[in-house]
Amino acid sequence: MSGDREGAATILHADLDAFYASVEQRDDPDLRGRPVLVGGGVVLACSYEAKRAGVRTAMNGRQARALCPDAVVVSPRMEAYSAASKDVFEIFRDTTPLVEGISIDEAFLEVGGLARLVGTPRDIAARLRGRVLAEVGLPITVGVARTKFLAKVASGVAKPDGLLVVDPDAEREFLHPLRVERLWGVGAVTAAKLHGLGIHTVADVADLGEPALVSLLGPAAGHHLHALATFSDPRRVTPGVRRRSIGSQRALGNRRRSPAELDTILAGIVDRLARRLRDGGRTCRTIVLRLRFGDFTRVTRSHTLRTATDRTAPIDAAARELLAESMSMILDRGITLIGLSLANLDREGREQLELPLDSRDEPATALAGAEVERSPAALDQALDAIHTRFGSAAVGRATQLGRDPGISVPVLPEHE
DNA sequence: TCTGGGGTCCTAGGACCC
DNA sequence: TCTGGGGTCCTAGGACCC
Repeated sequence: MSGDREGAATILHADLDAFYASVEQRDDPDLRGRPVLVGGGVVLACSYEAKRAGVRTAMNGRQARALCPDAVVVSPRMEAYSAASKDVFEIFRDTTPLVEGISIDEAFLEVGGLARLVGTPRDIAARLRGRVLAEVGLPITVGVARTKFLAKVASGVAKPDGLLVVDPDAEREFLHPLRVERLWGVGAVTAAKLHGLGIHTVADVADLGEPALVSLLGPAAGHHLHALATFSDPRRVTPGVRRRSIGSQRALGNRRRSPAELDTILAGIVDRLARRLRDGGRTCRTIVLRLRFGDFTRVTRSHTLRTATDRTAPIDAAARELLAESMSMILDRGITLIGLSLANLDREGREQLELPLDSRDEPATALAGAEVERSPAALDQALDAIHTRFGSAAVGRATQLGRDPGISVPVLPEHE
């Protein structure tokens, strides 16, 4: 039994049901009680009426309409979903300050500290569900458990419009009979590998043991799965997790596209992303070009800038360069999707870039040789020299080594 | 099953450093 | 000079999630 495990069930996983489709049904009474598909080409979301007919998220639209001929197809209204999400998250944060958003329609809430003031976690979850329905008009399912993973599995099992508390004493009976697909991180590929070994339930995974899982799936995935199957999930609810990357992409269909046309599309994507970057007060250093071809193969090409930026021009230049490098593949295979991601995000503004003076480190030697003073211009020049001589990796190293005693120079943000 | 758009994390190799 | 362990950064690809 699991009764000796520490801690109480104080983590809530709150998950809006069929989110986009529920917003559509809320805003248009004609859609209530009917199967609704959001998105025509591919199903972005579908109501539970459509799910009962076998429709699934990410299913191709033609197939979905064949399964569910009565379905009403509506175009996505992202602004409405963002607004609804914001309203729901306000209720989350009004419930507890410890809210960790996972996506537009999902969050973890830690309510352990609230118990004496406002009741048990079950009471808090029930009240939360009531408020979201009354104040925003949307159904929401809540799972309550001792760990994040169990809370998430609980909400998945309780869907739709449900509430399920997993008592710490009943964790094994709850989790072990479930199929491996319920484990966070088990998708089609991993499930197929596990099924190949006759592993179908979470109990089977726990029985297999960590070494076997690691040799089958690699160290990270193996350890992760073993931990989940054996109830070890020490992750706390941490509010305010920062984005690691932002991206945008466009499917192009099968039509042939000229290089000039691609250039224009890419420029539009760069413009949108750079604006989002500035709006969020972030900078990026790595630009990743994503391409998908007529045969559905995919590639990525990336470039890391010498210094972080939020300006359109350097991002655009890097993106164009990556596209130019990929042009022969595009002409060979035909392009069906183009996308760009900005990664290595950081906060914009007056960063402290610390640089070492260790003479055994070559980039640092170059820095010392450049007689860096405490001025942004001199630093810029030195970094330029490092970049030319040693490449972008050396710049990253020089920055990283700066944790050792060295010099510290304020870097002024670049302006448009 | 002929396929959206937004993300996260992991792996692996080359280059380099202590 | 050689050898080795440990670690980071960059790049490319892959699995997974909503």
